[in-house]
Order: sequence, then structure tokens, then C-alpha cells
Amino acid sequence: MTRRIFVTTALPYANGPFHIGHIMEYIQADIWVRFQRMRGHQVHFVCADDAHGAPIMLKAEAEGVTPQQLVARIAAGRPRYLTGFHLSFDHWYSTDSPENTRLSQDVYARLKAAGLICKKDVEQFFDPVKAMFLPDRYIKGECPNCHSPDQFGDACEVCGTVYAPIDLINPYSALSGAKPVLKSSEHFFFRLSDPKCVAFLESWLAAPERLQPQVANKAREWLSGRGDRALGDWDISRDAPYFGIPIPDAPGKYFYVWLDAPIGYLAALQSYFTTGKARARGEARGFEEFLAAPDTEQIHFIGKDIIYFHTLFWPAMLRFAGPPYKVPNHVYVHGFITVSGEKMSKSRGTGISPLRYLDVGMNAEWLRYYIAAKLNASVEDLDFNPDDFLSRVNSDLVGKYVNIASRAANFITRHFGGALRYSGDTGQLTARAAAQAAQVQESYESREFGKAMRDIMGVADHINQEFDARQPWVLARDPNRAAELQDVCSRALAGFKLLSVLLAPVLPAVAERVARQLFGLERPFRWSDATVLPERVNAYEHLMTRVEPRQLEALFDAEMGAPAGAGGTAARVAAAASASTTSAASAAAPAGAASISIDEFKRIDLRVARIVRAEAVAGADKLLKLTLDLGTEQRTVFAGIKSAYDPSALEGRLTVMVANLAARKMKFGVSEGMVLAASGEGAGLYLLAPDGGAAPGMKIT
RNA sequence: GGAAAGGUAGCUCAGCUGGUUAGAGCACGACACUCAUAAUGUCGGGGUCGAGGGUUCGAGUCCCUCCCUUUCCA
Repeated sequence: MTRRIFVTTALPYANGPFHIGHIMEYIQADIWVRFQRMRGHQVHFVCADDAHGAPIMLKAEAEGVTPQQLVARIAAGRPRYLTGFHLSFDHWYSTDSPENTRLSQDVYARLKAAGLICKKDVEQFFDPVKAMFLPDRYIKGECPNCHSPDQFGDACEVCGTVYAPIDLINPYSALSGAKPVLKSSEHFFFRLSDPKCVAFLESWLAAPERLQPQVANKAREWLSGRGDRALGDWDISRDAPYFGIPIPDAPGKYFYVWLDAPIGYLAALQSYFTTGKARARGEARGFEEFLAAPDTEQIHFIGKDIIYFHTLFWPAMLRFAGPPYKVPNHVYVHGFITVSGEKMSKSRGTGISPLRYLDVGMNAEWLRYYIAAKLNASVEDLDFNPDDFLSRVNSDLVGKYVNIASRAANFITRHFGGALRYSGDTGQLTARAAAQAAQVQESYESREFGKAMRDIMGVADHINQEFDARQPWVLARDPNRAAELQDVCSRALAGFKLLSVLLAPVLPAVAERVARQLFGLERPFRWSDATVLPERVNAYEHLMTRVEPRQLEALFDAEMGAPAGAGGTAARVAAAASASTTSAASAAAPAGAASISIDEFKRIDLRVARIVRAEAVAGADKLLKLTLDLGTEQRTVFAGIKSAYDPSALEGRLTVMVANLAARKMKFGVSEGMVLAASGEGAGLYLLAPDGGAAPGMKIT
């Protein structure tokens, strides 16, 4: 039976380019989608830019453009990523669209008719200069707990206390600097706490297989909260000025961006239908009929940071809006991606830049494979480790997989003109392939991609072993054993075809080249090709190059300029990152980008350190290897100060180091921080030193 | 503070409902091989499965306590 599947990824907020977290989510969903399509199922894979909300409005204002212009500019940059990483979305749309306006207002009207909308007065901070209510992130002030200055209105970044903006001491507007005043306004609420909502969600969450167990548990926890953790109603309105969708019959009121963002999934789907693309995919029904159909599977891939919205608000909205709206069949949640074990910090950088990855000439399919190899169906985080990436991609993809075609096809081309021929019984061969394909199929279906990749590489190992055992290079020297040689190579190439089919969801471009060029098919692989023995091959052309360490260096090095005296100890920028839709926390950059706040400065752990040993580095003309004593520990730091200092003159001196700089592997060893030095236009480097009396380990504030 | 997930070889990770000497890949060492853009094969070293208790004939796998990491608390 052909499944009809409507798949989305989380809508990315349109205030900036994609980061590696977005790309990871899209790759995960894309692999699953391609797998389903290969199985012959009908998949409609859509996404959209999440365009509304205060951060975009304010960012546009700061840039002197309209929000629409800002969003259009961001949207214009999307295709490069989508094609670059082989992401097979059928349609990419925007929440700032007529479809979304109509759908959002429709859903709202239905919820209102169902008695699930209520109004309450809310007292909020108001910026008298900008004449607008301030979101929490745009109010700053002194933390009521630890008294750190310049903290955001929702939580203190220094001590971690969570509070309301009203609790801040000496609050000020991050937009105008003005002192905000409390002002009351009528807000609209979605009555999530209504008993019928709660009852519905309890049963929805209880459906087996609908959600990962951890996710369902988390949602249940929220649902059954007591006391101050009790389930609250959801504030869905914002006052003008606001970039969003107007609430019908409520002048000056707009839907909160999170109300219309998930509805954007449906708006994108509708636009996809009206542009005729759904028909092209073989869907004859109209948008509403498709959406309402019981056999339509609605599946959302999201990051773990937006579980609340997708497992409580979203299904409840859909359920009580009624047909044609239908609740999601599955919400599949993934963790974050970290880089070298560190998470991203928005104030420190954005991790691996996906565009830079492409620009330095790295192959998108390497990343797709690497991510697939480390993904499973749980909500766990995934780490991008450069060394691991290098060895994994090179040995699995080039050494094991691609190599099979290379070593076997050459014999066939040279000795048999491309013809494959199998001696003896091939039933066992196809039966084994069928069993292996079935196992991998199950892993793809359940999003256990790591297991799928392990199993596939196990198959590749097997093929290599059998090939080796029969020593075709020896057979090739004996004309009497030609049939044997042909059999060995044919079996290896049948195996290679099997592998290519199994890897096709992950490596779509390579698989298509294999299908068309090597095996002469006139279409890409289908899943059923896995067990069809090939009959001939064309001359082998190389399919994939190895990852060069140099490329990884280029990927990371240029992320940040190397500060003077640091000998290139630029931090390997960490990246966590979910591909989330609007986060209430996504604040706009403060005007005057060059300045940083005190809390950003405080992230840098500067310490007094004693240089206990300084030595020249063999083979490096600028570097000195320093051993620094921090009082409690010793660090090795490579510093580019050889031109200015004689090593022996440094020993015993006190200086200042950055103690929390991510360790960086250099040619000569690992540098665990950097020392600070001054330099001007000309030659000359001047190491910083504290006044007398300072001791190693002291913090510089 | 409340809650969740995780802590298994140098690295990245498998280990389902408890059952023989704890597995894979990479890295490392030795050997073999030479068809392959130095790929492949064989063998090997290496882990008191975060710590400590407990249940059990038997625990990485269940229970308790603690430590560490990450995350969520709209």
C-alpha cells in the first residue's frame, strides 16, 4: 500500500542564515524522506521561513528596511544551502503569506467558537520612547539574586536564576535605554488548561509509537504539573506595533508569532498544492481533502527545544479547530549538534558555517554520511568531531564502499568488456541481499540511521573479505580461470549495487551516478533494485575523494582571526544549535555591533599565570611553547612571540592568559589557552604582566 | 530548586525483556597481499562497563545513594 506522507522540518526563524543545527535536522528528515520515496511511497516534504515576531521587526528597523525586505533577503539565501546539501524539499514557503493569514485566522475563529479563547488583562513593561510593549529579552537590568548588571528580563546569565522582568532592579529598555513603565493591556489566551484540552492531550500522548518515550514523558510532566508548575493558558496575542497577522475583530492586536508559525506548515502545504507541485507528485486530491484524509500521515521533525509547542499547543490547536485540520501522526525529536564537544554560544559564534563547509570544497555527502552514522531515534545530542569525521568518512566511504567498485570493475572492463556473469547458484546471493536490505530498511524506517550505517558497512566488510579470499588478481593471470574471475568480480559488483541502493537515501548524488554511469540505468535507484543482480557495468570512474585534513583546518581556522601573540589559537567555535522555529529568546543584536556587553566580556576567563617553562619549538619560526602555572594546574600554550622574546628570559615571569579558550590541536601539540600581548603597526610585541603582588590563578575582572 | 537524558576500550559508539571469557569501527602493533586515487585481509594489545552499596545462583543490564556531563522548566 502506498503511504501518503506529509513531512515538515521546523520552520527556521528568518532573522539569519542557517547554522549547522538546521542543516542537521534537514539532513535527518531528508534521509527519511528519500528512503520513503525509494520505497515507492508518496511524500510531500515542505518547509517555510518563520517570518513574524518582534525580533525580525526590530532587526529590520535597525537596518532601515521593512520586515518583508529583511525576510526576502534571508529567503533569497536559502536555495544555496538546500541544493548544496542535497535537501529534497518539495516546497519552501513563508509564514508571511496570504495562505498563512487565512489559515491562522480560520484556526483562531474555530478555537474561539469552541470556547477555547479567553481574554485577560496583562501588565507588562512598556517602552515609553518606542511606544511599544517590550518582550522579556528586550528588558535589561540588575539581577535580583546576584546583582549582576545588564541581565535579560527572563533569566540571569551569571547565576542562572529565572525570574520575571518585573523582578529586575533598575530595569531599562534594551531598545531605547528608557526606563520602562508598567502598563496593562488586554491579551488573548488559548485555554490549554481547559479540561477538554487536557483530556484530549492525555489520550493523544498515550498513543503508542506516536512520540519517542522520553518526549511523551516530558509532555506528560508539563501536562500534569501542579502548583506553580500547573499547566497555564497560552498568551497568543501581541499589541501593535508587531510584525504579524492581525487578529480578526481586534484592532491593534496580532497573533503571537508562535501561533502562526506551526500553521505555516499548513500554509506551505497549501501553497505547494496550489502551485501544482502536489499533482506532479501524483496527488490528485485538493489541499483540504488531502489534509483531512485519514490515510494522510502528518509528520514533523523538530529539535528538543520546541517540544512544548509541538506536543501540547499544536495538537490541541489542530484538534479543536476541527476538520480538515488533523492532529500530527508523529513528532520526531532530535538533539542538538555540538562541535568538538562544545555547545554553541550565540555570543561566541555560530559553530561550523554550512556555507563555509561548501566553500572550502567539502563534499556535502561526507557530512550527510557522518551525521547519519551518528544519528539514532533518541533525543540525544550528536557531536561533530573533526578527527572522527576524517577517519570515518575516509575509511567507510572511500576505503570500504567506493573501493569495492574500483577494484572489481576494472577487471570486468579489462577482461570481459563490461559483462557480468555469475557461476553457480545466485539464489543464495539474492536471498542474502534481500535479508540485508530488509534489516537496513527497518533501521531507516525507525530513524536508527546509525544502526543502518553500521549494518551497511558490515555488508561492505563482507564483500571485501570474500573478494580477498578468492584472490581475483591471481585468477587474472590464469586464462583458464577466467570464469572464476568473472564470478568473483560480478558478485562484488552486485554487492556494490546493493550497497549503493542502501546508501542512496544518505548519498543521493553518488548513488545516482552509480545507477546511471556505472550500471547504465536511466533512472535513480529504487529500493527494489537492491536485490536485482546487475548484468553489465561501464568503465569505473572515481566516485568520491578523501577528506583532506587541510580542508578541516580551513573550515575551522577562518572562523575567527587569530589574535596577536596567540599563534593561531583561535577558538574552535562551538556549535550547539537546534533548527528551531522562533525562540522567544532570540534577541536582535544590539545596535552598534562592535560593542559588547559586560556579560559577554565576563565569558572570557582571564587569569594571572606564571611562565614556568618557555622553549623554542623545533620547526616553528614564530612559536614558543609555554608551560603556564595557574596555581591549581599547568597548561601548555603555544604563543607566537618568538620574534620578541628569548625563551629563558620569560621563565618565572607572570603574565595574563585566557584560561577558558577551547583547546586547539596544532601541528606541534595541543594549545590550551592563549597569552595576551600588545602589538602595533610595526614590529614589536609586548607581553602583558600584572603588577607586583599578583599570584597565579587570580581572576582578572 | 524541580525534572529528563547520558557517563562502556585512546576516539566515536553498539549492547533488546539480567545469563557462558563485555562488542564494532577508527586509532595503535605485527603479518599477509598488491586488483584498487595506499585501498584490503588476518592476528593482536587495550576496558575492575562513573563511584559505592543492595537484590539475585548470576548485573554493564534491576533497586538505592553519591559524583560528573548535557538539557528542559512555556
